Amino acid sequence: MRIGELARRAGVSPRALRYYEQQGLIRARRSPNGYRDYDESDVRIVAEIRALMAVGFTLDDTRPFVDCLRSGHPSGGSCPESVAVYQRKLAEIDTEIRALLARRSDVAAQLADACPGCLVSRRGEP
Amino acid sequence: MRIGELARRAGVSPRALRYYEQQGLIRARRSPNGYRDYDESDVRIVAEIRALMAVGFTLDDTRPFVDCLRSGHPSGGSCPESVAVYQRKLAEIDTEIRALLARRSDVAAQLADACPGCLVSRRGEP
DNA sequence: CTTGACATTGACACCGGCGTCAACGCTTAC
DNA sequence: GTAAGCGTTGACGCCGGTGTCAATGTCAAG
Repeated sequence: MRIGELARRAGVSPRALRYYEQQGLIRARRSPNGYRDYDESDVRIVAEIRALMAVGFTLDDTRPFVDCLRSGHPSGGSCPESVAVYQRKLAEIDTEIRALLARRSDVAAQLADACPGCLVSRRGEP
Repeated sequence: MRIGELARRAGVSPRALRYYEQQGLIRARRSPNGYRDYDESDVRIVAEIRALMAVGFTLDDTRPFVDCLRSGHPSGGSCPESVAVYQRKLAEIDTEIRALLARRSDVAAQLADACPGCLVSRRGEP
Protein backbone atom coordinates (compact mmCIF):
# COMPACT_ATOMS: atom_id res chain seq x y z
CA MET A 1 0.00 0.00 0.00
CA ARG A 2 1.35 3.42 -0.91
CA ILE A 3 1.16 6.55 1.16
CA GLY A 4 -1.98 7.96 -0.45
CA GLU A 5 -4.02 4.87 0.27
CA LEU A 6 -2.82 4.62 3.85
CA ALA A 7 -3.61 8.30 4.29
CA ARG A 8 -7.16 7.83 3.00
CA ARG A 9 -7.78 4.73 5.05
CA ALA A 10 -6.41 6.24 8.24
CA GLY A 11 -7.98 9.63 7.73
CA VAL A 12 -4.75 11.65 7.76
CA SER A 13 -2.76 13.52 5.16
CA PRO A 14 0.28 12.06 3.43
CA ARG A 15 2.20 14.97 4.90
CA ALA A 16 1.26 13.84 8.40
CA LEU A 17 2.41 10.28 7.67
CA ARG A 18 5.79 11.50 6.48
CA TYR A 19 6.08 13.57 9.60
CA TYR A 20 5.23 10.59 11.81
CA GLU A 21 7.95 8.65 10.03
CA GLN A 22 10.40 11.49 10.50
CA GLN A 23 9.60 11.37 14.20
CA GLY A 24 10.33 7.68 14.26
CA LEU A 25 6.77 6.56 14.94
CA ILE A 26 6.11 4.63 11.77
CA ARG A 27 8.46 2.98 9.32
CA ALA A 28 7.94 2.05 5.71
CA ARG A 29 9.58 -0.35 3.34
CA ARG A 30 10.49 1.15 0.02
CA SER A 31 9.40 -0.07 -3.38
CA PRO A 32 12.13 -0.27 -6.02
CA ASN A 33 10.98 3.11 -7.31
CA GLY A 34 11.47 4.70 -3.92
CA TYR A 35 7.80 4.87 -2.96
CA ARG A 36 6.91 4.06 0.63
CA ASP A 37 5.23 0.70 1.00
CA TYR A 38 2.90 0.02 3.95
CA ASP A 39 0.92 -3.00 5.05
CA GLU A 40 -2.34 -3.53 6.91
CA SER A 41 -0.84 -3.28 10.36
CA ASP A 42 0.17 0.29 9.64
CA VAL A 43 -3.47 1.27 9.27
CA ARG A 44 -4.06 0.10 12.82
CA ILE A 45 -0.99 1.90 14.09
CA VAL A 46 -1.95 5.20 12.52
CA ALA A 47 -5.49 4.81 13.82
CA GLU A 48 -4.07 4.36 17.31
CA ILE A 49 -1.98 7.49 16.93
CA ARG A 50 -4.99 9.50 15.79
CA ALA A 51 -7.20 8.20 18.56
CA LEU A 52 -4.66 9.29 21.12
CA MET A 53 -4.04 12.66 19.54
CA ALA A 54 -7.77 13.23 19.49
CA VAL A 55 -7.76 13.19 23.27
CA GLY A 56 -4.79 15.51 23.55
CA PHE A 57 -1.74 13.27 23.45
CA THR A 58 1.34 14.65 21.76
CA LEU A 59 2.95 12.57 19.04
CA ASP A 60 5.69 11.63 21.42
CA ASP A 61 3.15 10.41 23.98
CA THR A 62 1.88 7.88 21.48
CA ARG A 63 5.25 6.17 21.05
CA PRO A 64 4.78 3.45 23.71
CA PHE A 65 1.35 2.64 22.30
CA VAL A 66 2.80 2.17 18.84
CA ASP A 67 5.61 0.02 20.22
CA CYS A 68 3.03 -2.00 22.13
CA LEU A 69 0.99 -2.64 19.00
CA ARG A 70 4.05 -3.57 17.00
CA SER A 71 5.20 -6.03 19.63
CA GLY A 72 2.08 -8.02 18.89
CA HIS A 73 -0.39 -6.84 21.48
CA PRO A 74 -3.94 -6.51 20.20
CA SER A 75 -4.35 -3.22 22.05
CA GLY A 76 -1.81 -0.40 22.17
CA GLY A 77 -2.73 0.45 25.71
CA SER A 78 -2.15 -2.92 27.31
CA CYS A 79 1.57 -2.54 27.91
CA PRO A 80 2.90 -1.16 31.20
CA GLU A 81 4.57 1.78 29.45
CA SER A 82 1.29 2.75 27.84
CA VAL A 83 -0.56 2.51 31.12
CA ALA A 84 2.05 4.76 32.69
CA VAL A 85 1.48 7.33 29.96
CA TYR A 86 -2.27 7.08 30.43
CA GLN A 87 -1.88 7.83 34.10
CA ARG A 88 0.59 10.63 33.49
CA LYS A 89 -1.82 12.19 31.01
CA LEU A 90 -4.69 11.89 33.46
CA ALA A 91 -2.58 13.67 36.02
CA GLU A 92 -1.63 16.37 33.51
CA ILE A 93 -5.25 16.90 32.56
CA ASP A 94 -6.22 17.16 36.22
CA THR A 95 -3.51 19.74 36.73
CA GLU A 96 -4.73 21.73 33.76
CA ILE A 97 -8.30 21.58 34.98
CA ARG A 98 -7.29 22.83 38.40
CA ALA A 99 -5.29 25.64 36.79
CA LEU A 100 -8.26 26.61 34.66
CA LEU A 101 -10.59 26.58 37.63
CA ALA A 102 -8.18 28.81 39.51
CA ARG A 103 -7.94 31.18 36.55
CA ARG A 104 -11.70 31.20 36.26
CA SER A 105 -12.15 32.34 39.82
CA ASP A 106 -9.33 34.88 39.43
CA VAL A 107 -11.05 36.37 36.42
CA ALA A 108 -14.41 36.35 38.15
CA ALA A 109 -12.83 38.07 41.14
CA GLN A 110 -11.23 40.74 38.94
CA LEU A 111 -14.55 41.31 37.24
CA ALA A 112 -16.43 41.52 40.53
CA ASP A 113 -13.80 43.96 41.75
CA ALA A 114 -13.83 46.20 38.69
CA CYS A 115 -17.55 46.11 38.18
CA PRO A 116 -19.67 45.05 41.13
CA GLY A 117 -22.98 43.77 39.84
CA CYS A 118 -21.60 42.78 36.43
CA LEU A 119 -21.06 39.24 37.63
CA VAL A 120 -24.58 37.98 37.59
CA SER A 121 -25.12 34.29 38.01
CA ARG A 122 -24.69 32.74 34.62
CA ARG A 123 -25.27 29.33 33.18
CA GLY A 124 -22.33 27.40 31.79
CA GLU A 125 -20.19 27.36 34.87
CA PRO A 126 -18.54 24.01 35.36
CA MET B 1 11.78 57.17 33.04
CA ARG B 2 13.73 55.02 30.60
CA ILE B 3 12.87 51.51 29.52
CA GLY B 4 15.09 49.72 32.03
CA GLU B 5 13.51 51.43 35.01
CA LEU B 6 9.98 50.81 33.79
CA ALA B 7 10.90 47.19 33.18
CA ARG B 8 12.24 46.79 36.71
CA ARG B 9 9.29 48.54 38.30
CA ALA B 10 6.73 46.61 36.31
CA GLY B 11 8.52 43.30 36.57
CA VAL B 12 8.92 42.68 32.87
CA SER B 13 11.84 42.68 30.46
CA PRO B 14 12.72 45.63 28.23
CA ARG B 15 12.20 43.27 25.33
CA ALA B 16 8.62 42.67 26.43
CA LEU B 17 7.96 46.42 26.67
CA ARG B 18 9.25 46.97 23.14
CA TYR B 19 7.03 44.15 22.00
CA TYR B 20 3.98 45.69 23.70
CA GLU B 21 4.76 48.94 21.96
CA GLN B 22 5.12 47.17 18.63
CA GLN B 23 1.67 45.68 19.21
CA GLY B 24 0.30 49.14 19.86
CA LEU B 25 -0.44 48.61 23.54
CA ILE B 26 1.89 51.18 25.01
CA ARG B 27 3.45 54.30 23.55
CA ALA B 28 6.52 56.20 24.58
CA ARG B 29 7.76 59.68 24.05
CA ARG B 30 11.34 59.90 22.85
CA SER B 31 14.17 61.76 24.50
CA PRO B 32 16.38 63.85 22.18
CA ASN B 33 18.84 60.97 22.10
CA GLY B 34 16.21 58.54 20.87
CA TYR B 35 15.62 56.76 24.18
CA ARG B 36 12.06 55.87 25.09
CA ASP B 37 10.66 58.06 27.84
CA TYR B 38 7.87 56.80 30.10
CA ASP B 39 5.94 58.33 32.97
CA GLU B 40 4.26 57.01 36.10
CA SER B 41 1.01 56.10 34.40
CA ASP B 42 2.85 53.61 32.23
CA VAL B 43 3.80 51.61 35.30
CA ARG B 44 0.13 51.20 36.06
CA ILE B 45 -0.68 50.24 32.49
CA VAL B 46 2.00 47.60 32.30
CA ALA B 47 0.92 46.24 35.66
CA GLU B 48 -2.62 45.91 34.31
CA ILE B 49 -1.33 44.04 31.26
CA ARG B 50 0.65 41.64 33.43
CA ALA B 51 -2.23 41.03 35.82
CA LEU B 52 -4.43 40.08 32.91
CA MET B 53 -1.83 37.92 31.22
CA ALA B 54 -1.31 36.13 34.51
CA VAL B 55 -4.87 34.86 34.31
CA GLY B 56 -4.54 33.77 30.70
CA PHE B 57 -5.47 36.82 28.65
CA THR B 58 -3.66 37.30 25.37
CA LEU B 59 -1.95 40.60 24.75
CA ASP B 60 -4.72 41.56 22.40
CA ASP B 61 -7.33 40.85 25.07
CA THR B 62 -5.75 43.47 27.30
CA ARG B 63 -6.22 46.29 24.79
CA PRO B 64 -9.59 47.59 26.04
CA PHE B 65 -8.28 47.58 29.60
CA VAL B 66 -5.32 49.69 28.59
CA ASP B 67 -7.56 52.06 26.67
CA CYS B 68 -9.84 52.26 29.69
CA LEU B 69 -6.99 53.19 31.99
CA ARG B 70 -5.66 55.78 29.57
CA SER B 71 -9.05 57.40 29.22
CA GLY B 72 -8.84 58.29 32.89
CA HIS B 73 -10.66 55.49 34.63
CA PRO B 74 -9.06 54.41 37.88
CA SER B 75 -9.61 50.76 36.99
CA GLY B 76 -8.98 49.16 33.64
CA GLY B 77 -11.93 46.85 34.00
CA SER B 78 -14.62 49.43 34.57
CA CYS B 79 -15.34 50.19 30.93
CA PRO B 80 -18.05 48.32 29.03
CA GLU B 81 -15.54 46.94 26.52
CA SER B 82 -13.45 45.51 29.33
CA VAL B 83 -16.45 43.92 30.97
CA ALA B 84 -17.35 42.35 27.65
CA VAL B 85 -13.85 40.86 27.42
CA TYR B 86 -14.10 39.59 30.98
CA GLN B 87 -17.30 37.81 30.16
CA ARG B 88 -15.98 36.44 26.90
CA LYS B 89 -12.92 35.10 28.71
CA LEU B 90 -15.08 33.50 31.36
CA ALA B 91 -17.04 31.80 28.62
CA GLU B 92 -13.81 30.67 26.91
CA ILE B 93 -12.46 29.27 30.14
CA ASP B 94 -15.69 27.42 30.76
CA THR B 95 -15.50 25.95 27.28
CA GLU B 96 -11.92 24.84 27.86
CA ILE B 97 -12.83 23.29 31.18
CA ARG B 98 -15.66 21.38 29.62
CA ALA B 99 -13.36 20.19 26.83
CA LEU B 100 -10.77 19.06 29.37
CA LEU B 101 -13.36 17.22 31.41
CA ALA B 102 -14.54 15.47 28.26
CA ARG B 103 -10.98 14.54 27.33
CA ARG B 104 -10.36 13.32 30.83
CA SER B 105 -13.23 10.91 30.70
CA ASP B 106 -12.22 9.82 27.20
CA VAL B 107 -8.75 9.00 28.42
CA ALA B 108 -10.09 7.24 31.47
CA ALA B 109 -12.39 5.23 29.25
CA GLN B 110 -9.56 4.24 26.94
CA LEU B 111 -7.48 3.22 29.94
CA ALA B 112 -10.32 1.21 31.45
CA ASP B 113 -10.83 -0.41 28.07
CA ALA B 114 -7.19 -1.30 27.48
CA CYS B 115 -6.43 -2.31 31.02
CA PRO B 116 -9.40 -3.15 33.21
CA GLY B 117 -8.40 -2.74 36.82
CA CYS B 118 -5.68 -0.21 36.05
CA LEU B 119 -8.05 2.65 36.74
CA VAL B 120 -8.17 2.55 40.50
CA SER B 121 -9.72 5.46 42.29
CA ARG B 122 -7.09 8.11 42.57
CA ARG B 123 -6.83 11.40 44.38
CA GLY B 124 -6.53 14.56 42.32
CA GLU B 125 -9.62 14.21 40.24
CA PRO B 126 -11.47 17.48 39.87
C1' DC C 1 4.02 10.77 -26.80
C1' DT C 2 1.50 13.03 -23.60
C1' DT C 3 -1.38 13.83 -19.87
C1' DG C 4 -2.61 13.31 -15.16
C1' DA C 5 -2.48 11.30 -10.82
C1' DC C 6 0.46 9.87 -7.84
C1' DA C 7 5.15 9.75 -5.52
C1' DT C 8 9.76 11.94 -3.74
C1' DT C 9 12.68 15.50 -0.82
C1' DG C 10 13.37 20.12 0.95
C1' DA C 11 12.01 24.22 2.74
C1' DC C 12 9.02 28.12 4.30
C1' DA C 13 4.75 29.60 7.04
C1' DC C 14 1.92 29.58 11.02
C1' DC C 15 0.83 31.01 16.10
C1' DG C 16 2.37 34.12 20.79
C1' DG C 17 5.35 36.16 23.51
C1' DC C 18 9.04 36.87 24.08
C1' DG C 19 14.82 35.36 24.68
C1' DT C 20 18.91 36.21 22.65
C1' DC C 21 22.47 37.88 19.73
C1' DA C 22 24.52 41.32 16.52
C1' DA C 23 26.18 45.72 15.68
C1' DC C 24 25.97 49.97 16.96
C1' DG C 25 25.14 54.80 19.77
C1' DC C 26 24.88 57.56 24.27
C1' DT C 27 26.42 58.86 28.91
C1' DT C 28 28.89 58.78 33.00
C1' DA C 29 32.95 57.81 35.75
C1' DC C 30 37.57 57.08 36.14
C1' DG D 1 40.67 57.88 26.27
C1' DT D 2 38.20 54.16 27.67
C1' DA D 3 35.40 50.95 29.92
C1' DA D 4 30.91 49.95 31.82
C1' DG D 5 26.32 50.04 31.52
C1' DC D 6 22.57 51.81 29.64
C1' DG D 7 19.91 52.52 25.07
C1' DT D 8 18.63 51.63 19.82
C1' DT D 9 16.89 48.56 15.65
C1' DG D 10 16.72 44.16 13.21
C1' DA D 11 16.54 39.49 12.85
C1' DC D 12 16.50 34.58 14.13
C1' DG D 13 14.84 30.81 17.35
C1' DC D 14 11.37 28.29 19.84
C1' DC D 15 7.32 24.95 20.12
C1' DG D 16 3.88 21.07 17.34
C1' DG D 17 1.78 19.43 13.77
C1' DT D 18 0.97 20.03 9.91
C1' DG D 19 -0.39 23.06 5.07
C1' DT D 20 1.56 24.37 1.12
C1' DC D 21 4.69 25.17 -2.60
C1' DA D 22 8.69 23.94 -5.58
C1' DA D 23 11.16 21.02 -8.45
C1' DT D 24 11.43 16.52 -9.96
C1' DG D 25 10.51 11.33 -10.71
C1' DT D 26 7.22 7.27 -11.78
C1' DC D 27 3.71 4.95 -13.93
C1' DA D 28 -0.79 3.57 -16.19
C1' DA D 29 -4.20 5.09 -19.58
C1' DG D 30 -5.49 7.36 -23.85
